[in-house]
Amino acid sequence: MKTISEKTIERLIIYRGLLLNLVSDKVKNIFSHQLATMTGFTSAQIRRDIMSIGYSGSPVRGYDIQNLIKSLGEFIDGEEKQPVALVGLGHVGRAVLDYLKGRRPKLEITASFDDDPAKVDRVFQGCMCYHVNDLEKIIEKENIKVGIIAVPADEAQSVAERMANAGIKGILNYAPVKLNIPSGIYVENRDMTLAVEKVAYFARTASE
Amino acid sequence: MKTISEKTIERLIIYRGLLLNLVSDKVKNIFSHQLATMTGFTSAQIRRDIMSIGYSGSPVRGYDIQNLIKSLGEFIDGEEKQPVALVGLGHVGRAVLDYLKGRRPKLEITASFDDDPAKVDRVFQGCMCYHVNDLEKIIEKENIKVGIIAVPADEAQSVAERMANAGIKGILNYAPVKLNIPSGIYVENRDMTLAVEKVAYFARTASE
DNA sequence: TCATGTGAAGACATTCACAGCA
DNA sequence: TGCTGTGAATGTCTTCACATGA
Repeated sequence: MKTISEKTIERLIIYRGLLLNLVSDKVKNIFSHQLATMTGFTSAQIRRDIMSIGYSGSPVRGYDIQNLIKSLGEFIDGEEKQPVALVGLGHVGRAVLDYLKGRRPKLEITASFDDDPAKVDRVFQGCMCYHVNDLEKIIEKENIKVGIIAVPADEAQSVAERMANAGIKGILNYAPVKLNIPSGIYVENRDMTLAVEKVAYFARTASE
Repeated sequence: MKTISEKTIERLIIYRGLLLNLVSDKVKNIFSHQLATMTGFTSAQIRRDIMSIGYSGSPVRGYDIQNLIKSLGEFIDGEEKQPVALVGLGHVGRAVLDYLKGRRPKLEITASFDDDPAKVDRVFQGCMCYHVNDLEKIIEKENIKVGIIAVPADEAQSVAERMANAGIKGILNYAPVKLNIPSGIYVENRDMTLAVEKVAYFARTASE
């Protein structure tokens, strides 16, 4: 299978989420132009994206919703369930925990870490919080490959290095710093300050 | 001035954040290749980005850090301070509030909204929380153009419409839904579930 | 007729590579 | 020498437009 770009993956994830929300017994099929209206992408874009995962629709009926969800799921999630580790149980960490809880059967935050004694050894949203000292031990034991960094900026680099050493292959980083880690590990940055600055820029220049 | 792409804006914001963190009396200047090492972009990319805001460096000394920060600031922030409205004081809302607090002088969350009586009329991080019923009134009175949506998925569309009616020009949306609002309003989506799914995908496929 | 699948074109973004300069 | 600024080349992504088929 050809390599699929980050942008395409994001859109595929959006299609899946959208389709999951409109599952009903009434509508069995959907056309690319309907997905286009719902998402804001063009219909050609959507057909190409769906083509890229090897799924085919019918020119008469469009795409079978259930089958498309299934194909998207196999492509996005793979076969096996993926456990996720979350470091930092402040507001960001708790937010991620809340959002993901029960929404994606193949993805579960199975371990969280903090250094606050008030949080360690407690359970949040069904997820055990360990002391951050045990990070490598737990990640290796549970064979976790996905990590989320939700700690303050000055602790993020050290957490990232420890995750890398423990065998993590993908990191979602909410701290406002660039992580320096070995290549081969995927990093997605979601700096919240940057997001506000960006929106403020376009809010300002759009109204000029 | 030519239109500048979203991607370029994001990088400019990254440069500014990075330079703010390394301000010291020791180093007055910086070369594009140094910024390249620090950010992971290429030096050509960085020179082009800086060129695009009309700032010039010296082939001998590189870029003057203080002046570059100033130029980036004028470009990103504009002249006047921009007030921001935040709707939803759950974990995501509180996280944004914490991150932004005091970090960017030109950006301040001046009003927040919730419908929880335990939160309304209280002050969080120096920011007054109003009842969400007063959204239009406050946004118009304070002439706010930037809004952040941090409410559950099923309330996001209605909040977005009310923001649009109240004159908001840019929306940062953390709810996992596509917002349908008039064109001319900039929307940035930061779906947290999507972010985890994306990282999980690349963690999985990178290790194959 | 109307939608999919897709080659080709077009738009956009990044990198190359070098002139010019101190 | 070693940098910036930038035209040109390259690479990537998106859209156009139509052959195909029910």
